[in-house]
Amino acid sequence: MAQDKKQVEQITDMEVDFAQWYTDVCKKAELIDYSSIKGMFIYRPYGYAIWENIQRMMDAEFKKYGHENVYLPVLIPESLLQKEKDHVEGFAPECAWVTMGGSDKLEERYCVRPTSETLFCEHYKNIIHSWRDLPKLYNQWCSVLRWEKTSRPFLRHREFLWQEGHTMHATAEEAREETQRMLNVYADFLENVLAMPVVKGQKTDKEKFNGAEETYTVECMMHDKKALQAGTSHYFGDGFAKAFDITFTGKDNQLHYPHQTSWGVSTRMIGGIIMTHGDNNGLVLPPRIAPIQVVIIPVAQHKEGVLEANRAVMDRLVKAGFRVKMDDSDQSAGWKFAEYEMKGIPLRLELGPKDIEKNQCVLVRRDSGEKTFVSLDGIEDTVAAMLDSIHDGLYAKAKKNLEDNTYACSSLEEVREKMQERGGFAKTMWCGDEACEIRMKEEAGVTSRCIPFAQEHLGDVCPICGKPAKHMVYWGVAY
RNA sequence: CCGGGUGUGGCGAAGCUUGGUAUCGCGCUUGGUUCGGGUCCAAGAGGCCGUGGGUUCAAAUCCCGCCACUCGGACCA
Repeated sequence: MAQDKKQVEQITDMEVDFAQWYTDVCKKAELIDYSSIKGMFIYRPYGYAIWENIQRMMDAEFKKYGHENVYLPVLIPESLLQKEKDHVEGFAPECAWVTMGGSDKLEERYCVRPTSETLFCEHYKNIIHSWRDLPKLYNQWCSVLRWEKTSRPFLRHREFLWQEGHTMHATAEEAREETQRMLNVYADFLENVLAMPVVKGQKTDKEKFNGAEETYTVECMMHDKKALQAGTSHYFGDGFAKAFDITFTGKDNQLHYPHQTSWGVSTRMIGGIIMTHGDNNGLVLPPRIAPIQVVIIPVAQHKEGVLEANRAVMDRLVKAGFRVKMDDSDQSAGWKFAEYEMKGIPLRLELGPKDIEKNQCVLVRRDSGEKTFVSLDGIEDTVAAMLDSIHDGLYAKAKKNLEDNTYACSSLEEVREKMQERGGFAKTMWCGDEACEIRMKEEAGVTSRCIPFAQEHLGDVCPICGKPAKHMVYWGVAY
């Protein structure tokens, strides 16, 4: 049963202005606040709690595969950053520099890390000597700085939180395996925890990471049909190892260069959650990541026994492992309903005097607004089943959005027309030539999102230049 | 970075054209009332008008610079 009435007036309808809707949700759901510096945001407790859950769950996943957490400095000397040519070229325009130490000018300026490949390489040079030292599977949770010209909450910050995995392997095969393994970790997390369906694939040379040989990506489609790169995984080959002179002695007693990977996800994923699942009443959080999974609203809480009964239900749910909040503040029930809908809490449990008599409570789903009366007997199982059902529903809805808005095109004109008309992902064949990619951008306004692993044969030639096609590519407008 | 818009108690706005004591609604505090979809009543607190300079007897209001937000564009690992 869909709600036929808009419950929260402070939030602009997404159909009216999606960008404004997004900003309203970030602010009104108390995820984020602006600071006095452009592009630097305050993660408020509710927003940060989402990140903490992402960290906790992903970190456990990383460790399953033997990764260890480390922490490296926040500053990178300019000379170190410049060791790999492509890398520095890519990042130089966005670096912030430290030039003073106290009141003294520094002899060499330091970059506030935009990413830490160079620092990891410097360290790896010191600690990798033998094949016995490999692989090195390090990960770092930290913030990085990129001096962006435009910024938006979660999607593009000048300072943002992320994790960066940096690994070194004895062979190219091993490193390539790692690249795929971590891409899959991301894809599984996005789909199974955040209920965000992904398109897995490889970036074109034009879109790949500076200094990488291969860049892989998980692309998601937002509610407005724009693309969001939710995670990325790079294979570096031995390029950095050569630039930084990292070598190890192999079993064959010969010197070798190790093969490297890096992979990362950031707080941008939170923006993805908002834009994938949110609606005109505000945030909708997937149950497995929600800081509060069930909010309990006592009804007529001044009446004898009501609060006690509510507390008893809360205790049972907490004991069963759910993240639960009971709101016994003196706001009216209606106010509370609206408040927790805006904050995207997956399930609301109402318990009033009439329910207590009947040994029941009311459960209301955030995704559909559906209201059901359920027995308090076995409430733990009922809640668990409903949270799973909400997850599945959110995933199915997002999957439908992705599938309904992904379509094959056989000419550049068709891409341009359909993109203007309906957005989404256009898939076409492609010759592999960067010139065609540039034409697509100039004439159809889209960039290549990825060369998906799930290839389809849509034709024999590149629709842009007519030369033989090498791959099928997804095109779209990206955040 | 280029072009358009915006900036007034916590939030949303009026006031600016035509300079002259700072307005309204929501929220907040206190007391009462109500409680199954943003209850109602009463009293109260809260504002260097984004910021720096200029014009003027006098600036929220006029002029210039800067900062931030926002919408396009460019850029974006």
